[in-house]
Amino acid sequence: MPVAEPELSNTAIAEAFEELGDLYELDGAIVHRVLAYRAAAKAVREASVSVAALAREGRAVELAGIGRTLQEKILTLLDTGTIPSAERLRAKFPAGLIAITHLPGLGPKRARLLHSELGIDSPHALREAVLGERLRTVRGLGPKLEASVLEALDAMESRPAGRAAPRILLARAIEIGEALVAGLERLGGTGTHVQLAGSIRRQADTVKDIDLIAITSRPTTLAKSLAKLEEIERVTSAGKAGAKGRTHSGIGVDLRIAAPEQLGNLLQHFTGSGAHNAALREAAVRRGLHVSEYGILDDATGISHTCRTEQEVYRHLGLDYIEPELRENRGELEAAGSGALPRLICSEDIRGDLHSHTVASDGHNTIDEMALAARERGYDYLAITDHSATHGFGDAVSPEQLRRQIGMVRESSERIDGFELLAGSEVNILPDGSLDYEDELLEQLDWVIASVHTSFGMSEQAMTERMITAIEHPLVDAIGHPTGRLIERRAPYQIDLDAVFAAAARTGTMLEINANPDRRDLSDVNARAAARAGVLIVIDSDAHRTSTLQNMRWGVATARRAWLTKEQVANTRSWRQLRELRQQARK
DNA sequence: GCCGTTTTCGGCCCGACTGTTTTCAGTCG
Repeated sequence: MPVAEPELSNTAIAEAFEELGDLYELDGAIVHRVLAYRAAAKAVREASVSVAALAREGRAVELAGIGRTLQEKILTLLDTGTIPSAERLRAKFPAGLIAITHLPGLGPKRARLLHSELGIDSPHALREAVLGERLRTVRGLGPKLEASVLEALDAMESRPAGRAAPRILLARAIEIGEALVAGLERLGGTGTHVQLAGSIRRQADTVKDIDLIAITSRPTTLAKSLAKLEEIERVTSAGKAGAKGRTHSGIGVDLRIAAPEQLGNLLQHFTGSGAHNAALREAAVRRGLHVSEYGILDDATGISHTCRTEQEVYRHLGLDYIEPELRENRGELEAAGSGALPRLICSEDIRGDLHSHTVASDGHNTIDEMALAARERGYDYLAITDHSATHGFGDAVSPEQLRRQIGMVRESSERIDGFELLAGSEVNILPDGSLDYEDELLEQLDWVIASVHTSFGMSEQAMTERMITAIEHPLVDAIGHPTGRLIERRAPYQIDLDAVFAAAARTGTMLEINANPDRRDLSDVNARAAARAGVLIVIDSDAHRTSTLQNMRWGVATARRAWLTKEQVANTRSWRQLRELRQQARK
């Protein structure tokens, strides 16, 4: 059976739509058309299945934001490698002009003005014009714009590869954010309460800036105290409504001070996401309600209703309360309107951790130390899963060593009261899909995770076959960090996740959400798709020392963003229940 | 360009800030 030609990735299709949106914007198209392209790009990027394949079946229109026109454009892109309207617009606007529209303070209108009035066609030409004080010769532009454009150009060029502004990992952002909250509450005095909003509150993978919402009896004092915090490099504005600034690490900070009776409105607004809020407001308008950060205006009465809590905001709109992690415009509004929101898993549901390392491979603590720390966290069990025979970083565990390790784990488990230690391994999946211990040895283990650690650059087809071979191995319980991504650093390897999910569901092999804050792999979108396909998810810390057992929280956060319930996650069960599931799967 | 308790046309979230303007356009979140 011939395998289909490799088609364009979702990322490539999304980028084509982003570019088309930018080009249409430059061309002066109505904003809604531009927004439609950007919404479509988001939908394609977040789709957990191949959009190219969907389009081939005529099913891309099932994605929210993709209609017949865009489906046709996808097919044209697949068949010819390009989209005619993009070709036409590229001929009209030089590529450098798009880069200019991405500079802060400049947008499509000004970029077009610069092009038509001054012939500017690139960031370089723009710099020349600024230095020659030529921007101020154009009606509507002035010296202050020249100064801010120069600053933006400098900032852009000082960044490596001239790419987008840096985003930081959630774990780091929360660390800074919590320090800011503590500092502000200390300086704000009694009656001051500060909380994190924005993408931190939604527990997104990465964060661009830190949003803080406060209530206080002394607003001006609180706003001024932002500048006194040691994390803050500079404050650009401060008044009774709040303050703006940035940290020494270059992260923007936005502090907003709310009247208690409007706290719900403000918190809802600044938690976002932008897409969630836009969709929420659009739906509200159809009911004659206008939502803003200050209240909900009713067309019928002319009265604006303020809310002390977010629960009240959603209730007033006829919706169930939506947890922050779900606010991404991925179907949560429809679900909240029909009582169909899931009851999300929470950290307290986790009974044990099934992926951890010790000094036997690249970990930093002993079996006993890891076990005691896990028991301290309230777990009932911990699997010790050191790397396998071919790990290749100088810390491989030979078959003989693993046999000894199994004995040590059993002894430890005997010694430690009220806690179960499981003998396991994180086994390498070799390029052909086979494992690097003999079955006879694997059979002696309580728990086997199989992961890819080498040969990331295989073709999609080869990688998919490799993974499915491992999934079908009767002694493999779970697949570790299934896509190999490192957030902001390494893209996932090419793999057909649809096929992987189908195989995992069929065999009962679990898929991991690896909770390492650099990984969070499976991602929210992929974990949701896996669970929908009937795959049982396991959330693991992948701890390499006692302190990183607490990474579990990032995995739970990803699971919540994936709409997962307690039932869809394996390690919310007792080890006895889990062992039964495992034995069924091995049959 | 999408989409439907305004359903195949005509709408499409809301407000703040900035800089350049005598009342507002452009940009941003």
